[in-house]
Amino acid sequence: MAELEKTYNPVDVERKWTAVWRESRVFTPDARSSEPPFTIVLPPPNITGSLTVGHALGTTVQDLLCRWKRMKGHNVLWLAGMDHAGIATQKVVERALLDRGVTKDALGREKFLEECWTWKAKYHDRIVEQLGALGASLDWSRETFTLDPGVSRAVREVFVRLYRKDLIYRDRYIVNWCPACGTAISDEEVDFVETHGKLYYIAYPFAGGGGELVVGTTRPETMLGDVAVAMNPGDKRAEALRGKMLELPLTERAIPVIFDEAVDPTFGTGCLKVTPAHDATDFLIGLRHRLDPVVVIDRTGRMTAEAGRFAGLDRRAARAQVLAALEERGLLRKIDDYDHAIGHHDRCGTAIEPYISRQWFLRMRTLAAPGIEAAKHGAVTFTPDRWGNIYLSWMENIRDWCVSRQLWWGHRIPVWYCGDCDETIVAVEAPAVCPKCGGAKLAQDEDVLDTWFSSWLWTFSPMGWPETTEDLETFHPTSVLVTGGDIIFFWVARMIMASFEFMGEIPFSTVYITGIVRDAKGRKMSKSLGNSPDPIDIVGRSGADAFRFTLMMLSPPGQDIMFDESKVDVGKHFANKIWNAARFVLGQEADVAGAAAGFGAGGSRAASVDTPAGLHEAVFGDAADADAAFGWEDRWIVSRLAKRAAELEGHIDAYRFDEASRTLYDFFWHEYCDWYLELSKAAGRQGGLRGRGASITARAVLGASMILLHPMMPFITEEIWSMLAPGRGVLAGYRFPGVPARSLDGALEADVDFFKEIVAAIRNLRQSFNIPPGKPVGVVLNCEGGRGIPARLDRFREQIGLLAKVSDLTIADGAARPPGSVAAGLSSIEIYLPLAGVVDIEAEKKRLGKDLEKITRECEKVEGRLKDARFTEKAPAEVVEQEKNRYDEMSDRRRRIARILEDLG
RNA sequence: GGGGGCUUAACUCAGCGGUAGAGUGCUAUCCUCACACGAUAGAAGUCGUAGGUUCAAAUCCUACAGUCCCCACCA
Repeated sequence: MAELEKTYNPVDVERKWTAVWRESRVFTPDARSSEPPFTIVLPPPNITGSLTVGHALGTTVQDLLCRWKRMKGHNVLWLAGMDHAGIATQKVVERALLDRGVTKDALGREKFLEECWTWKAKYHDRIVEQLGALGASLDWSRETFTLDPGVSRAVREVFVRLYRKDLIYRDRYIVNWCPACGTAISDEEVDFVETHGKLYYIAYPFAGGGGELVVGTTRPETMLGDVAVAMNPGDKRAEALRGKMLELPLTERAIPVIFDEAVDPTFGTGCLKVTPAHDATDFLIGLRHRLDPVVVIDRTGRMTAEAGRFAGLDRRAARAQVLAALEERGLLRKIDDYDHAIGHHDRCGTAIEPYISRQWFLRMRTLAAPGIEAAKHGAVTFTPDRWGNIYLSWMENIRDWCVSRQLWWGHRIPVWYCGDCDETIVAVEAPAVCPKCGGAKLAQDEDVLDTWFSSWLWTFSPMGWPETTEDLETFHPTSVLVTGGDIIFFWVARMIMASFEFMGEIPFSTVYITGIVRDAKGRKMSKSLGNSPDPIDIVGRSGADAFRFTLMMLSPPGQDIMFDESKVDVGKHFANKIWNAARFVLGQEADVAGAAAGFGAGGSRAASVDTPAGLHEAVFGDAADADAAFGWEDRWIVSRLAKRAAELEGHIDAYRFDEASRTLYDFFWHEYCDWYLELSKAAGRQGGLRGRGASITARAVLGASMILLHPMMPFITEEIWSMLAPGRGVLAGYRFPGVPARSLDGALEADVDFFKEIVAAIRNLRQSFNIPPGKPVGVVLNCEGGRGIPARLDRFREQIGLLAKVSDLTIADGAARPPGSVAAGLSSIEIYLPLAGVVDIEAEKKRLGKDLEKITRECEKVEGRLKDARFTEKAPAEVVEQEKNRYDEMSDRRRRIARILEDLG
């Protein structure tokens, strides 16, 4: 075997396995498999750019689940795909074109779309590379893009079906309009930003004189489009003002005073200027009072002809000029500072302009009903569960969804208008002639659909819907959805609605919401901020395994994580530790590799020991040579392995990946490496059957560890696996039968804990007295009064010697304390360590005095509790029992320390 | 205006009713024949504040403070 590098170098190893996995097709499931299905759909990344650390987190969680389930014997489909991200992509492509001095309008629709496809190809490849580098076990054979013909067909089908059910309608309505992007957007795409603004008080004189009403507004420029002034009908002034008209300043128009419940009489002056064309509330008031809107701001944010002499001005400039004009006329009564939230487009940050336009809408209320029931009854659950409440409150207050976008990049709305008879034709395929008049002058709706109108079909559209396919039958509903809390409304909720509507079932049973990855300053990592390192760079520097492990360790469910690349060192060091442990184990006698396949001198043990079950049989079995071959430490590590494997399974099932990573880390580093491998060195030196037994255990537990670690750290485990058992096939495709729970040995584990305590105490004494680590010492263990302790400790002799560098060990009931020795007291035993030189009695007294003080304090606390009748009567019996045992142990230890102290005089 | 998260060792975070934990950092000793991306030992915490429930509270309840986030048609 080639000499292994001293330090693990992930780059070559990872590249190799990415290629091997791809060729092995272990990530491409067969829809006809008899194994139980497990499905995850990858939240399709936007092709706007490359992935962030946030994506790496979600990807790792999904990959971990998929690999775990695959090894557990599931038929796993992790479906790959990407999203065309309509508005976001159109934006970035436009910007890129602008850098070349080209505008999209100059280019025209067709050419512009070609540019988008070029962009898509580039970033698609980059994202594939990133996902590969992270080790994602995605099925690329089923890869889908949200503009693929199949998805497009599904989108049109859905549109038509919803239209026929009268759930989709077209209407002129006030929508959120982005003047910069030139399109309508949905309510969900509006971010409200707290802004320091002003509240302007403007006087509107009564027509024909006789006073005025003062209105308060944050947007004085919209007054040009006012059609009324509204007051609450309960307002004291109401009766006197009924039927009154006001002169709208700066215009020739007179407007009525009206009364509407929507007006808060306590706000401002209690008078609200009503501008139906430029405010959503006012639009509704306008509808109720049959007032025609006056549009004074156009789709680009400029004042219209209706704005009179302000026409052509940008809305910001118009505000200044309107205010100046009002000031001049003495109608501007007051300006207050006023903080309020202003809606901005989440993609470009432009202030939203409420705007009346003809758009397509989807009625949501009926669609939401089954989705609400599903969450309430647990058919769909959220982890952490508080997200379920957020989902429900949104679903229960759902509003119609504006699905049309005035963009080019996206699914064209499947609606045609007849130029002859004005007929509207909604169809999956483009009609040749108008079905009503037979005319051929058909024009398709110019608009496209909201991106999410294709994404919401994501659990089934890539599997071939509306056809009934094997994939749909096998893999739908999917199992888990892993995504961020920020797209619950955009995506998760809508997928649930779409799946109920078109599949008649849930899309997934569990929604796992990851935390948000933030930078060191606490800002969310995003493409637009440019504050996320490229995952590929991190992988290049530290390795995907290190990165993945670190992400899992840092992310308790639902907690945001403050990511800093230096944190990846934890994973990097761990990978290095794993590598070196393997180096050590693999470096042991070469013939062990053969022995591992079938242990036993006379072939009495043909069972393979490189599976957890086989190892159990070998170590715990009753064959004649078991006792000679395996020591207590072998049985101990196998017992620990069984325990840790069970813990790991529990943590993964509970989506506690942080706990899972800790379990693996503690087991492998602190139990297997720190204790077991060190212990096995003694047996190794002994050689013979015993030496082989130890080597076999070391190898088999290493192998089992690779299995357990694989979902989290796929590359390094695959590499070590291949060295442990060449020709066995890839670990990624290995079916893991589990570690037998019968390997557990609680009594042995308790004894080993005692052993570890003794070793630690001796090491502590050595350090306290500056005994060089390499210098052997003699040690006496006095077990006076400890029932049967000497016999129990006897089997640990050799190992105490090895791990604490003890050359001469005496274990006895009532052993004498050697002169000139220092001592430590544990519960059940005293430890004497003779020193060659003179002991500083005073310093020693001080050290032990501190120990005694501490143990006494704790002892008294427990004693006090035990003496309290309220405790002994009310606390559960097992707690009282436990406290009693604790007290016994602590008081024994206290007695021993006190005695050692006394001896010092 | 509602709703939620967070506040534990210098830092980043676990623990969520019965002995305060980890990683990093720090101190000391060691290049012990797998690993200095290492080993061993150690120092380090009024568990945000104030009340309450309980035999027992970092853990449950109630306020409050700080902080971050979501939702909301008071212009």
